[in-house]
Amino acid sequence: MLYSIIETLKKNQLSITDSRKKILEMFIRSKGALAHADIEHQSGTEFDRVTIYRTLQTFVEKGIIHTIPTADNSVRYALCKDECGQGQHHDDHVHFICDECGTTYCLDHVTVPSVDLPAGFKATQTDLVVSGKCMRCN
Amino acid sequence: MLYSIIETLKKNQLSITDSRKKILEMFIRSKGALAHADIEHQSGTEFDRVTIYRTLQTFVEKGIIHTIPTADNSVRYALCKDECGQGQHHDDHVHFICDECGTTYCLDHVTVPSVDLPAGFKATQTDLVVSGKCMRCN
DNA sequence: GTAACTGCAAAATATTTGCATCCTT
DNA sequence: AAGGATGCAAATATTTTGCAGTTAC
Repeated sequence: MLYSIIETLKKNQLSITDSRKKILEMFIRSKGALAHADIEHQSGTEFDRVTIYRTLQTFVEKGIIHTIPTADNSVRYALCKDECGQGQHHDDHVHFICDECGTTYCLDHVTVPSVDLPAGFKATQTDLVVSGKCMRCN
Repeated sequence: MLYSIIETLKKNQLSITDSRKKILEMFIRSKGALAHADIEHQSGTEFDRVTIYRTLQTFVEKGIIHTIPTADNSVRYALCKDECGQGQHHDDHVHFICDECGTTYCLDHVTVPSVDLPAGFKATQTDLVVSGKCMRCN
């Protein structure tokens, strides 16, 4: 686990720092998605808000995590699949947001059906966001 | 056109005010979605920022417009279909966001394929957000 | 006339930037 | 040692709230 964290950082030419290790670990541990506030609270006063902003931004740029489109437009992040790399996101999976408890799930097993776009439109990414009640709240 | 604007407001028990008429008209005219900033700029100094915030919020509550989930988590709104009412949104259509020009299209004709969720999950809303290059930028 | 709506001021919140210091390599 | 990362302070941007004045009905 620790190994894969460091491996991931190295693979992306990022120096191994406490905040990066800790934040990446939080994503790996978490089944769902995390918002800036989640990270801030879970890590206590350990890191500066700004460091969290910068770390998240770096991770997104490197293709380690991605932002999740949400109906309420809160900013959430989740781990990318392995195929993602710098500037190349391929996260065409389904996200489920529970209206009740707010948890965001990445449903990796559910595939996004392909969509027929009107002529002239070219898709590079498809996000399917489902909201409703999750397993635990149902 | 003006008629339908006033009709819509009346139908939702909202008093007919300049800002509501103007902002609703902007949505009807616009093919795509609008962000707070779009409305602020297009309307010039006509309305206060706060009025725009409140008007948008009211429209969302009444089911006149809805927020669009976007990958970059910018807050955008688009007209709802007629079936939407207070607290009852049914906007299961596809949104397309152009990475080039930023325009957001509501692809009403494209239907959202149904998704098989894991056991215990119940969907109330499905948003399909496609990003890429639009007709004009391709 | 009354309730609802708007504009202004200000508070609260969220995000970005600059710079000095510290840490990783 | 050098470049990159962090923390702090502060600047910006965004959103919310309170209240007095105005407008719709």
